[in-house]
Amino acid sequence: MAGMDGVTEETVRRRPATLRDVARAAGVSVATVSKALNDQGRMTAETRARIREVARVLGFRPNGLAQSLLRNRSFTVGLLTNDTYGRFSLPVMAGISEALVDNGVSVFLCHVEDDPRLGQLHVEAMLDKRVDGIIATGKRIDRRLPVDLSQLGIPVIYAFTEPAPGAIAFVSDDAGGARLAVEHLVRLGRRRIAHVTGPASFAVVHTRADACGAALAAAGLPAGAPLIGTWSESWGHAAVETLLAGLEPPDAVFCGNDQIARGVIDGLRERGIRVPGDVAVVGFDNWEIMAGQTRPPLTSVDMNLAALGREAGLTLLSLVDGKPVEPGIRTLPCRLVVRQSCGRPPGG
Amino acid sequence: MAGMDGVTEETVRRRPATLRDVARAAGVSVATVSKALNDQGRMTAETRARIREVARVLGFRPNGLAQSLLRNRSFTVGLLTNDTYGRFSLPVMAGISEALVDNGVSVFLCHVEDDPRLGQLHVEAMLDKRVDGIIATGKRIDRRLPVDLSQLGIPVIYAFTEPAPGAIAFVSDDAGGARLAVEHLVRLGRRRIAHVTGPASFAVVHTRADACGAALAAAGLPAGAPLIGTWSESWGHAAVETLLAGLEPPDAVFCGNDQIARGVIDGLRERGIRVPGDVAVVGFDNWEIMAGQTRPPLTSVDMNLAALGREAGLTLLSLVDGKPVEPGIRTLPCRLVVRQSCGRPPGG
DNA sequence: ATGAAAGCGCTAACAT
DNA sequence: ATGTTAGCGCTTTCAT
Repeated sequence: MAGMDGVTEETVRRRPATLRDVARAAGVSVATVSKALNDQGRMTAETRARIREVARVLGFRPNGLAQSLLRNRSFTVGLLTNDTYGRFSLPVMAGISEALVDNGVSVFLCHVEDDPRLGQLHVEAMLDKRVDGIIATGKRIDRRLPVDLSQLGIPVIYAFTEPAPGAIAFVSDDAGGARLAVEHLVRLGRRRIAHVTGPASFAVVHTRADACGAALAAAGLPAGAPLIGTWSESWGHAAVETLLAGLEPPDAVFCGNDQIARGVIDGLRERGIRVPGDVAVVGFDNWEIMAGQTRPPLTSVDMNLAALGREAGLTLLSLVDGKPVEPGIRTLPCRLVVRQSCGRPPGG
Repeated sequence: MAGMDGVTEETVRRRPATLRDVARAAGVSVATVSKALNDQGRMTAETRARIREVARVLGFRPNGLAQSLLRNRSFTVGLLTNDTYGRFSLPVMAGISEALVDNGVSVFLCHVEDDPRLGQLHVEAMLDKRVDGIIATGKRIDRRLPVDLSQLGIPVIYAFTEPAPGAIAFVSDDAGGARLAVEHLVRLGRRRIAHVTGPASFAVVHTRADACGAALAAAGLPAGAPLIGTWSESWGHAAVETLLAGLEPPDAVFCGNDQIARGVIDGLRERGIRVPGDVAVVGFDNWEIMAGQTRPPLTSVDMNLAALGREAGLTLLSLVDGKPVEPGIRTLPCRLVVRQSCGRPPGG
């Protein structure tokens, strides 16, 4: 076969084959090889096929660095997070990664903790590598990352972290999630629904508590003050005492997260109160490993973080492609994952 | 000031400044700018300072793509994992990232699940981007990632996942960890020490059980057969029944992970058995959110995964720099984190 | 002490 | 139908 003399699969090279290697082996110019491989220009089908074959045999892969330099586009984005052990940011990341990998985009993961120096370091490293854009994420939506991303000259998207003013951001619809939980309990016939949640310093605590109250009011049910504590199991456990102190103890508890819910369930059980028989419990976060292992398995609000990440990733791509995107905060719906802590499980 | 006419901080450009922009503004050649900025070549200190100043004012940052193309080194590595919700791989990642960021190296995070197609896709994307090396990690040390990394032509390191034959790998010393746990219990005067652990399909189950048995034998204590189950809380809970069925119930339980330990503790409490008063319990993994929230807080074996990641990262850098590294599996020590589930807490 | 020129691997406009 | 040329932004001889 002309132009393929001595070229075999066994020809193992240390240095990866370049366009020039292919051109030489195929007896054509580099430009022709480039066109053949990129389906551009005109040439006989036979030539194109032959060049392709030579490239394949040589194991040619285009050098992305060279392509990026030329196109001014690196097919690379940065993901900044301060959530090292990733309860929240990891599902977001998974969604981003999923959305981007099919477009040939790779993601730099950067843990910045809450350290401005570390944030700066990572951002500069990414800028030097000419990332096409940056996504910022975190563990709560009312705290900024320790680094200013608003003047970088490249597109930036915020997902599950507090955005800079006028930026594009994606957050979960916490109010909607709370409504989902309460409406589920109401539908199941519960009438005295309490709310045990985390510290008042978290914006979501108020968002969810307010929505909870509103949903109860809409259903014509009484809404007591939410029980404010910490995001911990031990708080949930301790809160049970307060819950049972009143004249009319609740027949349902909507909890600010799954750990609190778990503590509540444990506390109830220790007092011989059945879940869901006597009291129904709903959690928030749908943290699989917690919600699934609770006895009984916990019905919980899922924030759809992976979907949120996917949207963020796709939107960043639009931005990179120069498409206009309206700034502002987009709120994505939650969903309720029904298990057995409220009675009437899926089959019932 | 000569050569700085019209150059001010306010000169905001969309297109990032290039070496040529700096050269023009400073009235010198690109070569001189390059040398000035890289502390190379000879020139008057005054020239060097002036060029530096111009570069600073223009906000010049060298284009890493161009540098990488030239140096054949991208200061970029890939991290492959199949542990999407990262109990194990996330601490490893944090260690890797920490070790590399100070060297100006950024990390591509690639979730490959257990999908060979996805693995291939990510690996090819990374190869095209000319990563300097790849680190493979996962959720257990006896399963391979769904993609072959042995013929890539770039350095590869395995951390907490099964390595290819003859590769370089880092794993935790599970046997040592089990020994640590048992010796701690023995030291505290416990004499009938049971072992409740996960499925026999996991290599670590045998490693830890064998080491547990050996440590008991070494202490002259009886070693019953380990109780094999699943890695779940519910299994730990269920195992309590078996534990208490014998004539001589245990005064300590070493558990294969923290979730099992938690189930065991719950089961014991429900039967009115005190922890640590009557029975001491040790977990494995030191999963903070689980071990810290157990009542009482759980003493647990920590695999030092972040340290493992750091070693893996640094070793990869050595490899990239062409330094020779002995192939083989390196085992890194575990440590015991003492809380209150065995009595005699730190202060006691 | 400084600059001109070549080249990393690739693509695209412009020949032929 | 294919090749020549220029150039992305940078570093590095080699001249001057």
